[in-house]
Amino acid sequence: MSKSFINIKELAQALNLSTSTVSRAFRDKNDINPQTKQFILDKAKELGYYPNIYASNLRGSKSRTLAVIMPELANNFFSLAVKGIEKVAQANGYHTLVYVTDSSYEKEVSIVEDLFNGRVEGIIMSVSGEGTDHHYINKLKDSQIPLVFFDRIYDDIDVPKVVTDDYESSFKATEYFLKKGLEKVAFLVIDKSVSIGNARLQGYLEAHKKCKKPVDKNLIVDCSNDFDESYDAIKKAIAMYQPEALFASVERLATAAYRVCNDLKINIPKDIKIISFSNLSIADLLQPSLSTITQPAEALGREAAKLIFGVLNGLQLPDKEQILRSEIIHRSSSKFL
Amino acid sequence: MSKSFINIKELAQALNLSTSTVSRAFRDKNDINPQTKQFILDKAKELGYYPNIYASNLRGSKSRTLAVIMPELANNFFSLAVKGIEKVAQANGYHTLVYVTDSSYEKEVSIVEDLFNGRVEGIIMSVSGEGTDHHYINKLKDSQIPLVFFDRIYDDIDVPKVVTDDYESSFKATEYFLKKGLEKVAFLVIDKSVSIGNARLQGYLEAHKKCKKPVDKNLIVDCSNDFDESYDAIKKAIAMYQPEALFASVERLATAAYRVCNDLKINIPKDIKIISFSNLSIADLLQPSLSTITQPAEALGREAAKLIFGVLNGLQLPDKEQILRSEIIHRSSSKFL
DNA sequence: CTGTTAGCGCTTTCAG
DNA sequence: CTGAAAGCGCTAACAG
Repeated sequence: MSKSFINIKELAQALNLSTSTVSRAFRDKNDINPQTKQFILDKAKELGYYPNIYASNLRGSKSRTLAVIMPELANNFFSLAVKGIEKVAQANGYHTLVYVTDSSYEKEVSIVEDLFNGRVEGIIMSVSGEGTDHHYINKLKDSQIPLVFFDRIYDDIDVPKVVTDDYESSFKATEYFLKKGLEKVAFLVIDKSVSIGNARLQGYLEAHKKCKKPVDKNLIVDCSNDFDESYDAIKKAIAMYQPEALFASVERLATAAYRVCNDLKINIPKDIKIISFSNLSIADLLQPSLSTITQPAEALGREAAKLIFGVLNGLQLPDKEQILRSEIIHRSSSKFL
Repeated sequence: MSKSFINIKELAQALNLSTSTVSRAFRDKNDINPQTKQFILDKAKELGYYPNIYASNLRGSKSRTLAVIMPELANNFFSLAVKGIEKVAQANGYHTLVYVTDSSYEKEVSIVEDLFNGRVEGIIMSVSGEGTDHHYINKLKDSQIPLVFFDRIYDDIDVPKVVTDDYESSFKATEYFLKKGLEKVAFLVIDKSVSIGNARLQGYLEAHKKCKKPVDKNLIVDCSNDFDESYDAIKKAIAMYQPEALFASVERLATAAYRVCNDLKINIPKDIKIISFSNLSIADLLQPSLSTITQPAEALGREAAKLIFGVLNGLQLPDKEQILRSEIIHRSSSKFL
């Protein structure tokens, strides 16, 4: 097979010019005669010349590439976030690399370490939340590669963060039930130790404190990313403690709860009320329509990307969290009849 | 600011070795003393040395990077497909770049042209379907960069393709309604000219032919990616032609149809039946539960990635489409009472 | 405005 | 098994 593309030298030769002149034609400075430039560009097009990106990255150490690392991709929240990131990246002429950790600490570490080599100019990350040794991230910081957290963060790492008002939304959603007089509001959670799991739990607890209602630890239901496990945990909790409402800290726990209720012929919202953090665009079409706390996922992604570009452009960023507001929408599932 | 990472020369110096020896330590050949190798690796870790990827790509022209280009990302189908691709890529030590075209031909062209420079070793693409000049893709072929289409393809481009059995599923779904005696089955479509839109339409038409039922052109309803436009088109079609069933060629048209029916107090499935291509994991929780033709989206992504790796490993691929089967699941929305 | 030249950091013959 | 040296393709002083 022949070589696929010609290089700058061959193009220069074909034009009877030096490589530096040719090189200049591809940059936006006025250090080249416009006519020469056009001449070069035309010939380049004709011969199919494209500057080798690795050579120029090696020279200038600009890869125009961002990395997004996240626990999962195929869900409403993360796919929207990536959409937002990719859009901003593309608008800035940047490329977007995606990495899925499957919530595995080991994968997270190895992915991050694989980025120490200059492949990317910046990293946008939503953490797995597993593992407590965040040393590998500090190494990143040393390396001058800007890092931004979104949604799921490590509190002990001092980088720009974009999050939503998890605590407040959680507080409000819980308070809504308590103020209506419910005594047994269950909280469905996957990982209390992860930033968002914890923030949402705190909101739930604080609402109880404010409303002077005791918290029954049994009503804090530990679930997992596995559907069957979550299904069983919810089913058991309902059978044993008869909660009057379920507050799902992530979408998939709400849908698992719906299935439990369907199977147990429990009527939502008559017998049990449900509200959930969720980015489901068709929450209104569920039976019954699902009340949601909806995070501005795409905006979260956009803002995270903008923060990276801020750093890359040398702006001094405030090192505190940027907080976007979620929207609470009460539909049928949380109705009091 | 100091330089972030040391390079091979500095590491070699620190070790009192040559750069070539150091370089060898990072490759898997037995041309280096195992002890020396370990010695180097240890020191590298200590000093935080990571081989500069652009330098080695420049030398070896292997970027270990794949690109995925698709019309959108934030939906059930594409996020699953990307998940499948990224998983295979990661397993092979490859990186995954994502690009969203927003179904824009211009973006598609400019993204593809931006990949002629050796940034990626392979491209996996689901096309926008707009524009008829596919010259830019042929240039890609010339360039030795392997290309694989998935789901939405250009028929006139001769590359490996992974698709689902759109025609057959569409035929079956339509036939199901016709055999039950329905006369007016509407087909909701976004772009009849795109590969999948067309294949699905053909299945719909062919089913009519086989069942010896005439096709009413008015029942082929042109919708768009815009919710409001689709909503109006569906509403109008229902008002004017009273279809007995709606067959949505993509998920978002089914949910738009649900909303129309909700607003018009049309009962599904009593007054009108619905089936849709959809990767919604909670189709069973809708009101009423949605009958779906579900594509194996993640497998589609996985297979597309495997094809790329096949090409990269020098395998000779059959240049015809690989077809995966979709699953038709009848739930309440298509029930005959 | 254009050409010459010296590397960017790494890999790979080729000698030894 | 290790080192010396050339060069991947491009860019940016520097000189003219």
